[in-house]
Amino acid sequence: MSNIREVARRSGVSVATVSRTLKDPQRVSPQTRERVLKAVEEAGYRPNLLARNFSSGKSFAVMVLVPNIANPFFSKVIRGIEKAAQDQGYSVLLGDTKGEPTHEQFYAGMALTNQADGLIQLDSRYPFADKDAALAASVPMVNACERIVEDDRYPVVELDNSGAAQAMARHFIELGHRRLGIVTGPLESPIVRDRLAGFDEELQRHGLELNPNLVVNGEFTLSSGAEGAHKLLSGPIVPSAIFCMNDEMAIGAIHQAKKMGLQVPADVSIAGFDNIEFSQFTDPSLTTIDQPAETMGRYAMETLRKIIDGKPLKSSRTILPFELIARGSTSRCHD
Amino acid sequence: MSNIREVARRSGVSVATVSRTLKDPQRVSPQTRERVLKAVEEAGYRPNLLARNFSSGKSFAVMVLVPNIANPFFSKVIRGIEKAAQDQGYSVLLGDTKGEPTHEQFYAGMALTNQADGLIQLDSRYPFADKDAALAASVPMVNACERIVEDDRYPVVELDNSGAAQAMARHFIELGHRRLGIVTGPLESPIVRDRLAGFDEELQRHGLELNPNLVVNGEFTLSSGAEGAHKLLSGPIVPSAIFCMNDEMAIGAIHQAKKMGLQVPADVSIAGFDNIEFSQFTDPSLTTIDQPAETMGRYAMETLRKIIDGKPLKSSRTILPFELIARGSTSRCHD
DNA sequence: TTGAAAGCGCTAACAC
DNA sequence: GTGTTAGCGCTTTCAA
Repeated sequence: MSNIREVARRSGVSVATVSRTLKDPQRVSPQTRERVLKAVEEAGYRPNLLARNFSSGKSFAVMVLVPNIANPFFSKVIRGIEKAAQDQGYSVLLGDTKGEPTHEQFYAGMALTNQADGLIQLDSRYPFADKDAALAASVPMVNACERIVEDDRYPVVELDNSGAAQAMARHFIELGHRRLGIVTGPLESPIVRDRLAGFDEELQRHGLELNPNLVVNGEFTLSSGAEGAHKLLSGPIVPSAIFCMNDEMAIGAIHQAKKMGLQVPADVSIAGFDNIEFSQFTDPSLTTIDQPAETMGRYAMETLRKIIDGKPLKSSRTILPFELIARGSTSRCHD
Repeated sequence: MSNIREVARRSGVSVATVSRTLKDPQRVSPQTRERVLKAVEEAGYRPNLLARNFSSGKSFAVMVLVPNIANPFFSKVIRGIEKAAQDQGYSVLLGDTKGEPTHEQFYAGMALTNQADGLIQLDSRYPFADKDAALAASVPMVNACERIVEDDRYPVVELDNSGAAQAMARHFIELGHRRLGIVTGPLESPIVRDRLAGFDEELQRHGLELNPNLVVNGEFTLSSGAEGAHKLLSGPIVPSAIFCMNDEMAIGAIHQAKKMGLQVPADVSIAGFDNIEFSQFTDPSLTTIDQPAETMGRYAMETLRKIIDGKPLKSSRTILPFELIARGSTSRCHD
């Protein structure tokens, strides 16, 4: 591997000139530039970015903490992050945490050893270990799609989760449903609570209320959606409509409902959240809330970049709009 | 951020001793070790890995080129890569290429600027730009889940694709199917050709042959599966069974078949490939080929590591076993 | 067992 | 416009 000295030697200039030619060509004379570039070519020179980064004290990499990379919603968010990162000359380090604190701490720790200039946390936990908290205070971090529990020090890029849940409640109510079930995500998650609150709020606005027995806990997985539906549909009070807090759980729920001999939506309406691509291909296709996943990723990265560069943020909270997509899995209540 | 000099000063030893204490504690006396570790603690010192890596000339990162991160099969492969990478002290840089050469070249190029010590290519294209080929020759790379077209310089971790397709053909034949349709992946892909050949081979073994009119081209996406099924099911000869070369296309195909008023599997059997989690939750659940995705990722990373370290490989070709999972989407032919 | 010092490849301040 | 050089934080050889 040839280095900058080699190129300097070949072109008969100093290493500083080579460096300048590469970073800011305007600052060297055309003749010199040409000679240097020719030497670069001949030497097959590629700058050692490890050295450049070290020299500049930055890694130009960001660590993305994702609870579950197999979730297509997060895949889309990551795509958005990656595109924006590439535009800005950053690379993306992937940390699939499975929602486990030990993994989060491991990956978050990479920002403390200068392997990443900043963090994007897609989960709701403060990712650093307690013992690292002091050091971590100066690490640029943004939260996307979630909010870190009881910690408003970090900028957030999120959906209007409450509004989305309200819209979904309204959708059900307009279809005549009154016995509404919910399969939530993990209750530690602030956005799960937002959705729950929004849903409830809308019900109350219509003189209804959420029956606590019809709220079951899920984990954003296909199988937990199936389990949740099983609980709801075999309970003493059977809901006529079920709101699952992500599409995977909704797909699991539809599967389970059918397994129990019910028709969707004739016997029970089921809706999801996220609008992952699979949701168009279920039978029936899934009513859901569209989240602008890529945009969320992009905003998160752009926000993080500003923090890294010490630029001021217009706002520490970016709330993106949702869209309710009504498809075949919800219909008028047939009670 | 405190550095190694600060720790040296605090503990009254040289930076060399601090370095040794951290990398190989046995080589310093117990008393010194204790003092140094105490100073590390007090200073809140974390080694700057950017500097360490630069000094060692390695990034301890690998770049993973993935054609489509939203494909759950690849997510699982990446999980396997990441776990293995973590075990080996490596980090994972993500390069979502969308199958586009320009993206591949961009990300692959990062290995030429020392940002990655090696590459894992999950697609079938030689990822470097032509002009980089000379330099790239010394870049450690392994191919997983795919084989680079006409290039056997790189180790491969793959499935017994031909065997899997044979098994699927046998499955159909045993169920009495004779008019067999296929929705392939991109034909440039060697593994697609392997599967096609394997399928055909098995048919011939039973005195049958593949009707070229029943082979349509897909792109491993939900919508291309639906399109493929549409072509097949509306053609002059309608197959009684369709083999889709991944689960997403199969899910698209099932959706399309139902849309056209057909019952699956009563009117047409449909099978997939990969055994992604969604395949258990379709209606009917999907007959498919299970690929050990995480294991493939792990092996790829372990193999790459050996190349990076200059260790000999036992074999440059690792072929992993498949398993045919028969579910509800295939049944006896009802012609 | 420990310390002094060179060096990894690049950038940038400073001098000309 | 260009060159000289210090320095980024660490590892590692060489001496002691």
